[in-house]
Amino acid sequence: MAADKVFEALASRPRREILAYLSAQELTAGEIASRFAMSAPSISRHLSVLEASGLVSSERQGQFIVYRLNRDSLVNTLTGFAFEICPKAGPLKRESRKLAAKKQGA
Amino acid sequence: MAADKVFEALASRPRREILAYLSAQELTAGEIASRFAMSAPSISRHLSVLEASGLVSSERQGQFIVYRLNRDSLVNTLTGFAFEICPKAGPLKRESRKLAAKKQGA
DNA sequence: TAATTATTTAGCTACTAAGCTAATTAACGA
DNA sequence: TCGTTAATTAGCTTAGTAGCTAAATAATTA
Repeated sequence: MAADKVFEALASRPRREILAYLSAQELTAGEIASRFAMSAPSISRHLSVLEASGLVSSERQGQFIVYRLNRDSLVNTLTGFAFEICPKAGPLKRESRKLAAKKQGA
Repeated sequence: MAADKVFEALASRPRREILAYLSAQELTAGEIASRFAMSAPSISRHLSVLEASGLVSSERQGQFIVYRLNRDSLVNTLTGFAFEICPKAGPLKRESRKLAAKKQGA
């Protein structure tokens, strides 16, 4: 099952942060590594886990390797799971601020 | 961060299956264990991980302990993350069958 | 109170993952 | 070709997790 690898990939804060960085723009391995207090080899391993899960892809551009987010993989896995678990919930929506405030008060 | 524990909890197939069972109805620990080819203590540990993440809650009812799904926790964490990663994606929707079929053909 | 059922906790082994440094591969530029 | 930069792979240590069986706790029933 593909979901297995995706959820495993998501179970790491550094990897989720990498995805967040890549959600803004494509980045080289080095640009990603420079955003973390972690060795380049460690980031490289995280990137390979993300790539094996299908959440990111990479392309060599000369000396560099550029990583990009595969949004569809992520969205499909998360919504697929959410629908499995919350059959009656309908499309996922961010909770409105009004409603959230109401709950806080209650 | 709460998302840490949630994603860690989701990174296990048996735990995701437990959530799927609980999405249909409340179940006792024993009822859950009986659905798996795994010892009761192992299931008990999975349940405690799920509970620590906030995805399920439990209540003792006499001799039994009943577990139920906390849908809000799950939906809020997943959508929160999806919005963080896919700022332009808008509310998550299941891909329509038509569109999926089209992609298959292409 | 003693026995039974439901569940968890303790203690163990085996495996996997995360991080590091050192070494290797790949591409570029003088 | 040689040196430099970018990135990965190898090898290691440490820590965490999953599963098991056996033992303990909690509540019910005879």
